[in-house]
Amino acid sequence: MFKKVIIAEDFDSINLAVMQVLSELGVTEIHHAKYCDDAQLKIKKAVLDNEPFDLLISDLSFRADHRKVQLISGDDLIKWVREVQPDLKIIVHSVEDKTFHIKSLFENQNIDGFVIKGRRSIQELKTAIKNLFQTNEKFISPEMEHLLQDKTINEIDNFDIELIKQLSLGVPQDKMDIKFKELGITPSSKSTIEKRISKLKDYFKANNTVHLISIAKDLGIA
Amino acid sequence: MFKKVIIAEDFDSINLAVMQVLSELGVTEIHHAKYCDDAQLKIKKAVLDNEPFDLLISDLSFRADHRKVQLISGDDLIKWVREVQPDLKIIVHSVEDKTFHIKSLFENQNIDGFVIKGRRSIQELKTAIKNLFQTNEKFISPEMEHLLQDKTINEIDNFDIELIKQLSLGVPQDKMDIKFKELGITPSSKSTIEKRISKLKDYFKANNTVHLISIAKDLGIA
DNA sequence: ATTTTCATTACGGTTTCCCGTAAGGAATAC
DNA sequence: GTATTCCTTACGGGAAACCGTAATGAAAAT
Repeated sequence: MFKKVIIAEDFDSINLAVMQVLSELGVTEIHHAKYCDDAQLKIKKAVLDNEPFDLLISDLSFRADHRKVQLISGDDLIKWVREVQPDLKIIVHSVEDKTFHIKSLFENQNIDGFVIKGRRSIQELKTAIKNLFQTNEKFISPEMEHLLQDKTINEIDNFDIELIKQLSLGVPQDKMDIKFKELGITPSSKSTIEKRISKLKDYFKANNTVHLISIAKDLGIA
Repeated sequence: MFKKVIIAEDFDSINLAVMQVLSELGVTEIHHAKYCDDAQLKIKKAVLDNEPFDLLISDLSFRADHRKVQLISGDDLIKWVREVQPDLKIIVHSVEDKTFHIKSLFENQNIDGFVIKGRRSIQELKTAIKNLFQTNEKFISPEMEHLLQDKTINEIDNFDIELIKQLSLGVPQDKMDIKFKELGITPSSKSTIEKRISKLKDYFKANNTVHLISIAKDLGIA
């Protein structure tokens, strides 16, 4: 079994439960952090000490509070991990159910598992860890598996996402060309932007731009 | 201490932690349900058996799955409880941080406490339960307290909310008068609707309607 | 080298949205 | 009973968004 594991999770109750799972599986050295920054510190130190972690179990969203932090989300943490310790196994444990987001984690960050917080997460977590250790097999919660088949996500690219994001921040379509030039994004003509928005409206069956942004927000884009 | 307590919570890990808290506090009869419908059933039976629950600790959002359910959210459950057992003490335990929502629970459903899921929820839950039992005092997570001071919420009414909702569903401003007439909402003139939207944009410092809906979605209105 | 394809850009006409001004009407104040 | 206030409604000009068509240019195919 994995020897040295770290949990990044802000909810104390879930932290407790996950530690219990690890302990039952026979993990001997269990660390945990309630902030991504703390997890970062521990992972960094472990690497320097030549006693790196074998597995990271990380949440994605961390509630912001009084404390100033560098890494505000699990995504930030994972991205950083991939730079300093690319071979660290990572299982994401989150409530996140946005296809777009999960898919990107597997494809861009090469995570090793995704367990959705829910009615069976304890059991699923156990399975995920065991399978990963024994056969190096990636795990995804059964409930989520079918979502990855969804093709919607493949057909909208970073340009579209940036567009949606800027719209949702209040940049009017009319001024979007200027904004995009500022951001150094091409193409940036009014015409292209108009066409893309129109394409997105088709895609998401939105009646108008307001509707589009509402849908995009529900999907977790923006 | 409370004798008979029920937990409505879908995450198994949190369920576990809350049960542990109750047990430490000396609660003798602890029940739990992963679906609102199950909680409803148990509460109903307890009332009929003349052995009603003393306290309900309920989550707000329950993940939808294969199972068909009547009550889809904690809000539904609480609303129902207030009809059949108005004196049941209720502590809400949720990640919800939308002022609007929490405020409405205290004002309209007369809940007895709100503990936000977070880094200190176990401790807060203990305090909430103890205080409630000993002094009948309402509890709200310190982190959330200041939010209730926020006046924003008081100044937007049901008309505004319906307006935002319809906009986010894709009804164009121009056709909103027709929609409102259909829904039997007055006033309904184009002009008034225009003015209200404009007021809302002022209020939320939105550049345009798209921006407004984006903000409203973030606040959990709509 | 030429053609085809495709993405980008440009532009004009129409609709929708935005904003100020003002008229009508009901409730409250004087 | 008249005045004041506040909400609702109406309208008109200007801005933004929408939609179709077409020109431009670069990459790919032949």
